[in-house]
Amino acid sequence: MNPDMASAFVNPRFEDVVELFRRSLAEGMVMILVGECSVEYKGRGVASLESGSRIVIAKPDGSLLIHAATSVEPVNWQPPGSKLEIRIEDDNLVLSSTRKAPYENVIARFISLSLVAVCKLEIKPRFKVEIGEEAIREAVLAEPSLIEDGFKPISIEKPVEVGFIDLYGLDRDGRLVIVELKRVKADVEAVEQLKTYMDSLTDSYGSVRGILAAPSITYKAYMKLKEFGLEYRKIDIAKCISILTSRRRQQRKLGEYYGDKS
Amino acid sequence: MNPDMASAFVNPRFEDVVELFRRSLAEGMVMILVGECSVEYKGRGVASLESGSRIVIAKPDGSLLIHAATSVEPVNWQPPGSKLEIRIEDDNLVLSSTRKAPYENVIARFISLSLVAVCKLEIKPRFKVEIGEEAIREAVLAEPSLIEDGFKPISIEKPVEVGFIDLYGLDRDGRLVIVELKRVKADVEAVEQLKTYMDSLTDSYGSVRGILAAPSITYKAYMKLKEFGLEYRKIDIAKCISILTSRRRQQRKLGEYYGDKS
DNA sequence: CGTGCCAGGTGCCAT
DNA sequence: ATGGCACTTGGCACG
Repeated sequence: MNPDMASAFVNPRFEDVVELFRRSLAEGMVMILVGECSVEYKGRGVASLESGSRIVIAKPDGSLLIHAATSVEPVNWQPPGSKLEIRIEDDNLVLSSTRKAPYENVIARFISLSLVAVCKLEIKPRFKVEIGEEAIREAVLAEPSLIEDGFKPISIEKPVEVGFIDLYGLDRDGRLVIVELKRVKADVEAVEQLKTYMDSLTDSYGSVRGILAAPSITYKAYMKLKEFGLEYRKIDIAKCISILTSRRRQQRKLGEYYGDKS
Repeated sequence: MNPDMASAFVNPRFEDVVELFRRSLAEGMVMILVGECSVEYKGRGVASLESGSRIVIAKPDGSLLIHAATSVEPVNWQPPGSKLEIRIEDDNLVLSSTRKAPYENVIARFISLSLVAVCKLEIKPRFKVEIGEEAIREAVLAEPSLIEDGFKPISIEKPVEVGFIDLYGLDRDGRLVIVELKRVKADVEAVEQLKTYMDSLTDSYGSVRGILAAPSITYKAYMKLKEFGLEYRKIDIAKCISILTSRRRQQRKLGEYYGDKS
């Protein structure tokens, strides 16, 4: 690894940090600061943090993260596209990040720094796979019996007045089935959403079945579901994944067979 | 600043990082790693990230953050309470963070490291303020039209039998107006609170208006409000802030003029 | 501990 | 820009 892709300084002088900032951030590098700072936020809300030990990360896309010793969420932040300025003021190292529309500003005022580091992070966004609602839908389309034996999907993401139906189709008796997919535990809101879709259809169509398909469901949601005369279908995420992977393996094989390099 | 509160190494050997981890994380320090790694997540969902430049932060509360060059959100993470293990495997530095209930596991596999740093971040959770009801009240007093054109505030925090009325005054027709201020989305509870104040006054006074002033309101709260014959007034937090800041600037100017150094 | 609810939600993709 | 919606939402209060 190229040694000048990263550099770090313990207990740096503020002047050196300002200089480092000027040389690094312009080059698309990430800057990491660790020290004691207070924070002021003004914009969609107002927040003010007393001085404390924090990690500040300035990314080349303009994002600014201020993290404390605990928790996944930053105590303060600024979204991508913000403009960062850095200066020395009253013997403090001051970072000011601003974005307009909506106007937001974060000021971090360091009274001391124990560490500063800069490093180059390539931006090329590498491949990411995940299972989401979309993947579950894909699995259900590949293997409709995940919903019910004899289920025939007709369409996905069908727009109705009140939103989009995740999936709908016909059951073995030819009745219309509305399916609401959830990739996580279904709650009352999911039930109400399905109910809303049902209501917007029962006028135009006769008997319609509503199925809430999710890996699990809360007790209250299940009660409400029954109350509305709707149905619950447990979705096995592991099964979805194995369906998708075997399907993709198949696709790759076909691709290779036909000389497709994509 | 104590120099051993932070240390950093450029292009560290994996063995040294493992050793550093053993000495530091137990001491409640934060560890920051920068390098090329691939990531696998398995738990509530499944995700897999190809190798790329990333920043990994391990916090003493068990949180793990994996950040890429862009965006505020981590590309992968693990919540507080997770257990981190670190080892060398196939010439890679492997971090594995696990939590149970629900089971989740993240594995970051470094093929190279450009930087490692450890630092002590005091956990003492310092004071945090956000724009509060008080600041909103201040803004409304400075600019009563935030409530309504012609509104004249009479008093704030008026005690009634059942508590304190945030703000009351007279409308342009001289009718008494009770104002309930909320700094966040108003819920049913806020409506009920206002109703309680109203009820405690309608005996002694004739026609009284009740206004719930908040940046937003839940659907159910709005329904209940209408049911009670009360009114909703949207409060623009940004406007409040600009009123307060311009007012403070003004005050400072006056202060300077009169030689006030505060 | 599960459930409900808010967030400066963030991010993504549609119009 | 605006709106809709999912998110490993995270975090907090509460039963």
